[in-house]
Amino acid sequence: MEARAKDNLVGNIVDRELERKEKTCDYSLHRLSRFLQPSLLLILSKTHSYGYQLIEKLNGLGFHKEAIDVGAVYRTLRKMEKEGFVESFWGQDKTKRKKRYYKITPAGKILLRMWIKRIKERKKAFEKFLRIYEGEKQ
Amino acid sequence: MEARAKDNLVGNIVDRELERKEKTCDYSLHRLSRFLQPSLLLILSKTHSYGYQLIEKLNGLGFHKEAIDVGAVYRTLRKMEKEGFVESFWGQDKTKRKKRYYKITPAGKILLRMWIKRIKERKKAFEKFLRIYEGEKQ
DNA sequence: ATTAGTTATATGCTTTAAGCAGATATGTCT
DNA sequence: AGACATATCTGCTTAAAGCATATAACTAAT
Repeated sequence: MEARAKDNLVGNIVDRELERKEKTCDYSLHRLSRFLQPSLLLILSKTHSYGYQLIEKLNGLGFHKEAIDVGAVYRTLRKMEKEGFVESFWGQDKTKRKKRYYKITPAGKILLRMWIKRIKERKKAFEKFLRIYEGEKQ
Repeated sequence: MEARAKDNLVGNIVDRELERKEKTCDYSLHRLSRFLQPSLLLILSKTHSYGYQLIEKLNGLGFHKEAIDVGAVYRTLRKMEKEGFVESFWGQDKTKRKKRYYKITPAGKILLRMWIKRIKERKKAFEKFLRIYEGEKQ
């Protein structure tokens, strides 16, 4: 139990160090690399949506609201449209102004299935990684 | 049961499509992005090792042997050395020629702990992602 | 009516990890 | 001598991310 308390203490020190490092931006570990495209596809596979709304919805998928690169969202959507994975159309919800809505295409659904395969693989790789790390600590 | 068989059929078609896409390289989903640095740190946290040997050991961490970018391994090691996360020294194992061995530093161990935190977060994000996807299929 | 704030979309520029190819050198095996 | 495996390293290109900023319309407060 003492070891546990000590471990938490070390953990806290590391946490502070982590925060400092990320603030000075010499190691941006907060990157959820190559996760934006599949996340947008997943949301769009449930319901069509527009850029700004998608940004809100990304919250539920591991993106910290304040850390989302708004430009990247729009760029990724446009790129996916160009490649035929999503389609866009102008729409309005009541009195509000026009919004560019996106919806997933059949090709987009296939791409999403590919991502699912990869994410399952990655998840397994992460689990192995964590198991090896924990194993090291006796 | 029929639905299951049909699902497998669709799965196979998608698999072939996935393979084709990855071969033509228009969508390189095989990237295990931002995983090389933590993987090298993890291996080095267990035992010191040299570049070529590390490439062998990466197999056990989700890297497909033939897909490993050898240059990237050496570059990442040099970069981490410059930043103080690993140290190198020239060594020999028996009659073989000299090898540049790397070992993890205390700073490297802290960095690894940071990665562990992030990987745990990512794992959770992946689990949520998969749950949402599966939920969609009723 | 003007100002400030929110919603909404988009572009420009820079950095970094990855991807791909190849150079170089030494040791082993036939 | 030639082929092959081991071992390290560099050059060039691309793609995603990161950061800043431009623009416009609608909304609410002063």
